[in-house]
Amino acid sequence: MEAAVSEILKRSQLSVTDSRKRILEFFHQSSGALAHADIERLSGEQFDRVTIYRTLQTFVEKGIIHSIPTADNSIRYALCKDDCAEGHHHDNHIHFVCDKCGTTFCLDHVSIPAVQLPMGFTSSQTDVIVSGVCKQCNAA
Amino acid sequence: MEAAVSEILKRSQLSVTDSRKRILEFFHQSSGALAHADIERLSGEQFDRVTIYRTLQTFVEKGIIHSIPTADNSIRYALCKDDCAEGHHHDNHIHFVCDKCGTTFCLDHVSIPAVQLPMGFTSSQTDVIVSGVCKQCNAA
DNA sequence: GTAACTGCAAAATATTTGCATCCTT
DNA sequence: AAGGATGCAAATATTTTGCAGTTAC
Repeated sequence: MEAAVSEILKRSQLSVTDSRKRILEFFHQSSGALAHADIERLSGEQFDRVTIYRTLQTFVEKGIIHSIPTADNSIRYALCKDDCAEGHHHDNHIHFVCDKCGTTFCLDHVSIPAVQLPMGFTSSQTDVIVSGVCKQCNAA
Repeated sequence: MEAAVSEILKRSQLSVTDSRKRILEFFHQSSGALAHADIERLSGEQFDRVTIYRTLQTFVEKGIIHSIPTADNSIRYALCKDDCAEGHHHDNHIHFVCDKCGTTFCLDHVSIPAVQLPMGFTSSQTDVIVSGVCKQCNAA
């Protein structure tokens, strides 16, 4: 893990720093997507808020993570797949937001349905956000 | 128009006030979704910011409008269809965000593809956000 | 007349920017 | 050593809350 995240940072030509490693590890360890607040909590207020802002922004620019649309004004981020190059996201899997526990899951194994756009429209990315109740909360 | 928006407000048991009428008209006149900032601009700073916040919140609660997930931290709202009751949204059409002009369209005539969820997951709503270039910007 | 709505002020939160210091390379 | 990254402080921006005055019904 330790080595893996360093590799990713190097590949993106970023200096390997403590905060970047930690934050990247959070994403690898998390089953779902993370918001700024989640990272603050996970890090135990170890990092400055500003550092988190800047780190997330850098990761997005480098194509390491991407932002997920949400309806509640809290941007969430998730790891990009390998085929996300800098500035080019092919993030065509589905996101599931649990109304009960608030967790955002990335459903990698669910294929995205094709969408038929009206004449004249061209698409570069499709996001699908399904809200509902997740497995854990349904069992409880 | 004037009469129509008043009707909608009455139906939702809301007092018919100036700001509510104006804001509701904006939604009816707009082809796309509106963010808080759009409404401020459209109203020419006529209303207090707070009034806009509260009006939008009230409209969402009453099922008149709904919020659309966006990746850029700016909540956008759009009119609900008739079958949106209070607290119950069946907003299963597709939203298209133009990367060029930033407009959000509601593509009513595009059907939403069914999504096959993993075992244990239940869904209450599906949002599809397609990003790309809209008809107008493609033509330009 | 009463309940509900608005506007103002202010508090609470969230985000951005500048700069000095520290760390990575 | 040099460039980049971080942390602190402060400037902005955003959202929420309380309350007094006004308006709709």
